[in-house]
Amino acid sequence: MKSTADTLPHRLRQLHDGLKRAGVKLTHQRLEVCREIAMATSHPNAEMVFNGVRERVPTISLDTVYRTLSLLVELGLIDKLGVAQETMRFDGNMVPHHHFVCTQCGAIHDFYSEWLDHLSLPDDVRVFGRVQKVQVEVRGSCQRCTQDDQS
Amino acid sequence: MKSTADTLPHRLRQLHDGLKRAGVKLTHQRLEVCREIAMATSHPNAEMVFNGVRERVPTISLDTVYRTLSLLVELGLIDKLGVAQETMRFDGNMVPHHHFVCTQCGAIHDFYSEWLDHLSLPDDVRVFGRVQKVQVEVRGSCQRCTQDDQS
DNA sequence: GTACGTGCAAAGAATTTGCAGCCAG
DNA sequence: CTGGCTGCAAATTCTTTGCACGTAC
Repeated sequence: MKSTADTLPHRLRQLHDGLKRAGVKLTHQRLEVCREIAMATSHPNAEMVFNGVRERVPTISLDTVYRTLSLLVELGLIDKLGVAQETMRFDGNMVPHHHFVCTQCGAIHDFYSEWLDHLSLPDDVRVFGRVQKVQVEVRGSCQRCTQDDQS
Repeated sequence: MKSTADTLPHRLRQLHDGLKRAGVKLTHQRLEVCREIAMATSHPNAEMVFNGVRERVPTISLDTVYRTLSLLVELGLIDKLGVAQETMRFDGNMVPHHHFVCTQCGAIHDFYSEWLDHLSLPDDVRVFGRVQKVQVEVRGSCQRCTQDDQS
């Protein structure tokens, strides 16, 4: 079920093109961070990318990795998982619900849908493990942030 | 569309009962953290809970809030948002896909479904803001963690 | 009364930032 | 060449932990 468009060369090209289009310098370090992210299937954190890249570029520093990953996220070339850059957040709502997440300010709104509560999942999900909860995460920018963008 | 079961008194009772069932002490601080979380609609972080509780219990400390929130999560009485307790993680896969997240070890697996890629959302989601992306997040415990639990 | 919780302060971990030298364009 | 980029080290921020005292049961 994996898209044929999602291959290492394709991912790499996307990243390189994106950087070039942004007009930033294509340094050795940046290209190798791109390679590492393009190869990754494990949704790595900065440290994991660092360790991977370091095998090929022993002199790279962890903060360059952080800066490059932030750059890629800013340019929309990769995604950051989770809510925002923020701190740990808690949800006291134990009734089935779903989330609208503003990727700019981190605001989260609950919404409810009987329909979405009972989604049927592809069979191959079950091989990953035991399913406890299914939630739909809608990402976008909230009213306020959308207005701020225009001004 | 909001469930009638999801009211402040109901949430509070759930939390109190849960704590009692766990056999921990119902201290003033814990009860007030519960109240704060039960009132919250904004998916607060520890600091926000702290500030709220402090108006009623000026002597409470931030680390007690952290400890209480961790306790509530451990007991399954509230949820932690995001992937795990972990660090920021990145996703280089820009092809539409969905996530299986292991809430114990933080492992994330991608899965694909044309069907889930095109979910129709309730109308009231659009009032929150502009939608950019819709992803299904399946939470559970992966093969390995499920095995470890049994042993 | 006793074990569990709390507040304080300090440690630990993740991420960001200031600065001087370096290299891609 | 030269401004943006890197590496280093220090700062910042978030969260956890050790310890002595307090309090719910």
